[in-house]
Amino acid sequence: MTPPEAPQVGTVATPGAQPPAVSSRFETLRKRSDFLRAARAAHTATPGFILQMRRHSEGEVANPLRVGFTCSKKVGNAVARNRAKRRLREIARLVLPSVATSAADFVLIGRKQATATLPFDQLQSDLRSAVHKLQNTRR
RNA sequence: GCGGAAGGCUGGAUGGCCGAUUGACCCCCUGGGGUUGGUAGGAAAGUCCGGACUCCAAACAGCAACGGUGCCGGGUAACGCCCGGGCAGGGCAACCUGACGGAAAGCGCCACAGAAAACAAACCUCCCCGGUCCGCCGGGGAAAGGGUGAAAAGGUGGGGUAAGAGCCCACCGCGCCGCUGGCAACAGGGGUGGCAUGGCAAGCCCCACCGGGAGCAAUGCCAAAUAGGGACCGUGUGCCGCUGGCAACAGAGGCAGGGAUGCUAUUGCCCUAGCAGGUCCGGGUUGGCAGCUGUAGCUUGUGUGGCAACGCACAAGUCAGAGGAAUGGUCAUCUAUGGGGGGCAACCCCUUGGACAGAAUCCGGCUUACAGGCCUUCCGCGCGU
Repeated sequence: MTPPEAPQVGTVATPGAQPPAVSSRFETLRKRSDFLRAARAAHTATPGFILQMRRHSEGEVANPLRVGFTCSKKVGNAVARNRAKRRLREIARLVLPSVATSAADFVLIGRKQATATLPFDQLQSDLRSAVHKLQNTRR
């Protein structure tokens, strides 16, 4: 009952061409190639998740903020994967639009146990600091 | 009250804030916004059976091969499922369990032990006769007893005998033939045979019945871009009445209109080549739409037939449809459970913290997982009356 492939990813927003300043929506990564490119870019780890960020090249995509989620089978069974994915999706929705300053793809990767059990406040602050860290790093 | 058997239900609740997806309606209209309604499970799981549906093949047939099923009757769209019954085994009982057709069609196997494991045979033994150096030896009869084994060629008792033996008899078992009850599996009882038929078919096999293959990543359609491949066609419309036919339609005829490309060939006809056109087929890429959720329906209620599974009738409701995959995140209060403390008790306080598990085309089953709670019926024992 595993949907398509090993990397399990959820989607949050509907694809749209809304201006980023007024819309809290963001596009979801759907293509495997986007995930592979993000995996080669800068990344940082926190207790609850791993964050990858890849800045867009000029005019690459219309939407400046795109997010993907990965919860592989290492996270657990289908119930555990879904729960981890939902919490990641929620912190991304709450945090990313306010802290992401440049056009980039973000990929959040769930971790076994921790993603589903850590306090929600801690996950949000961890994401905030992780984004700052990656954005201040010269790549 | 204790112990047990069978069946069923449930599987956290409420609220605040912030979301996702989808149906309907409205508004601006590539696309979005608003209002309102819906939004996981009993197993959604394993993917083990049975179907619906789609495509492929083809006479949807038969045969062969292969696979499956296997007491009887019923239920069902169907099943390897369910219900009822029979038989066998287990349990004091409620009840549970069952690959439960065929071993006088054939082949094969039956370890170890044992003399012998399937044309029976004779280790110890029993009996008779003869011999004897009294230890036993030779010839013959027997298969009861001992011993081995999962199993030793009917069992028990009596008669009989040298000792024995279905050799004879009674009962039991078994085979065969009637009878009675039952739709049947089967059961009961009668007669008869002196006993012939060891077990294994989750060994081959035989018999009966069932099965064409692949699967929603099926399949159909649209758009864009790419490629420009193969095959075929290339005069033919309308009206009118006639004939045949139930009809669709077919046949011959009449009238009217239109058309019969270009080149080569002297012309006509035929053939060939090229161009425009039409039809069909084929390869692969991306995105989208359909399939997609409402029916062999399902759920609830009532009535009715049936022991039951289930059927029939009526009424009401309609209950997830995603697509890197929505059905949620978070906080608070309550609550189930476990632990600790206080109190005679009801109870109170602190703490812990929620079983198995997440739809992917849809149904019917089976199997497996599951914290805790609740209900019904039945059995045994104990106590009271």
